[in-house]
Amino acid sequence: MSLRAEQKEQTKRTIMKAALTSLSADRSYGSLSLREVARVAQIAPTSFYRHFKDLEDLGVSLAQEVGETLMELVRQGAREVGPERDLIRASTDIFLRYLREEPHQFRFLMREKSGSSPKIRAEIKRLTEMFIDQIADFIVKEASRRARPIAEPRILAQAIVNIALYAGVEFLDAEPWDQEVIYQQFIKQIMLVSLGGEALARHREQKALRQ
Amino acid sequence: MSLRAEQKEQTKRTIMKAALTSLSADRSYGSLSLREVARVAQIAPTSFYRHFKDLEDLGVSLAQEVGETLMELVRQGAREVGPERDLIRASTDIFLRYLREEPHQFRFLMREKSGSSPKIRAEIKRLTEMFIDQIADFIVKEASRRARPIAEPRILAQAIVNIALYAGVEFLDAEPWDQEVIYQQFIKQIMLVSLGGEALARHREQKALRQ
DNA sequence: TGTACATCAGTGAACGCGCGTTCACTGATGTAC
DNA sequence: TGTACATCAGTGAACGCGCGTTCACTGATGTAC
Repeated sequence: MSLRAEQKEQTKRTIMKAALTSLSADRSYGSLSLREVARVAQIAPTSFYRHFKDLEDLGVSLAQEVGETLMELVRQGAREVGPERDLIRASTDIFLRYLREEPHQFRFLMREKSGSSPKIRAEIKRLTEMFIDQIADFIVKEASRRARPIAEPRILAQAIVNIALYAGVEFLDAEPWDQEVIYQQFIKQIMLVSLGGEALARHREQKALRQ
Repeated sequence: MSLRAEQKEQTKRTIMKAALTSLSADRSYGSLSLREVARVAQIAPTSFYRHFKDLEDLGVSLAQEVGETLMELVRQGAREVGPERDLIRASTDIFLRYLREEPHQFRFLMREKSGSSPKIRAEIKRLTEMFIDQIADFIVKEASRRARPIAEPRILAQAIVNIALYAGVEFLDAEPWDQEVIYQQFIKQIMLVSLGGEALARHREQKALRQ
């Protein structure tokens, strides 16, 4: 890549970072202004247009970036889950780390999930679905590894992701001294759902045997 | 109440309705303008100040209204659950009806849950917690009515409410022909979690017996 | 390597617009006697 | 009941401000020969 292109790329990253930062300070995407982003990124308002068509375009790029991060988390999960480290413990750990390292990203994800822009919403929905698929995949693998029965892995994954997202919001909103409690409740919820999955699978197995 | 006070009250309701309507058309609260609300409510912008201190004040009132509606749903639930109608079926039905009747309210609730105003967020959190408590209560009662064991009713209620809220968002965002699928998946998720609650309780009972 | 030209990321001035908020007001409703 | 006065919900004009977007530009970087 040419020097010029590299510099441009860097400015683009600066703008995206600026947007994410501004966004986190109790503002939703709809109330964000182009001029404010430019100010934080320390560029002239007009320069914005060299990188994005408009604010919505920037938002979609942000959503894509979040998607890439989530896929990275999935890869981490694949690496860390093993015979000695169970799926629930490993993935809740990874999730907690993500919340701590990228709170801006996560807040953006959750705000714009039901935010103003249909395009951004669509992108977020797409990546959430992909994420759920990956989790479902993990669940199936973990079950076969432990020789446990499993039923409706995708429904299970969906429930788990819903719970995780919601808990994430609560976690970031909470005062530091409440975060541990929220985290523990979160894990309990996940375990409850997993138990439900196993119970359903056993129930179905027995039904099948009886026939 | 005097005639004058009654008229004022009615204008106030008009403003709140206008805000909720404007809000639903793909806008978040942060991007809503006082003048826009006034326009929709068909009053002069200045008249707004006779009823609310500012937009945030209006938002808190809206959140309180949502809280009242949720408590009304709980009362409906208490009426409809009985020996012949099980808790899950009755409450998912009520929830579905709510989504259809008050989509504006529900969207407001979900957007502002992680929205820009700390005051509005606090009010929404308060009412969500109250709602979760009520659901936990129902779960305990239902379990004792059916003579089933139960463990961690509040964790269970929390998981259920989390799932319901996110399913609600998806439901309203989906095209009509996808809504039925989402609703069915939602019910499956709830059942999975409930099964998990029962499984945990049985597990604990057996453990207690063995000692 | 040196030169002449092309590209294009970033800019500053300028525009018209909708915004929140203030102010002094109007006139219907309410109250005191 | 009638009258004189008080209240106060709703208003229209006006303000200064930040906004998104356009435009013609500059000058460093890239390219062709």
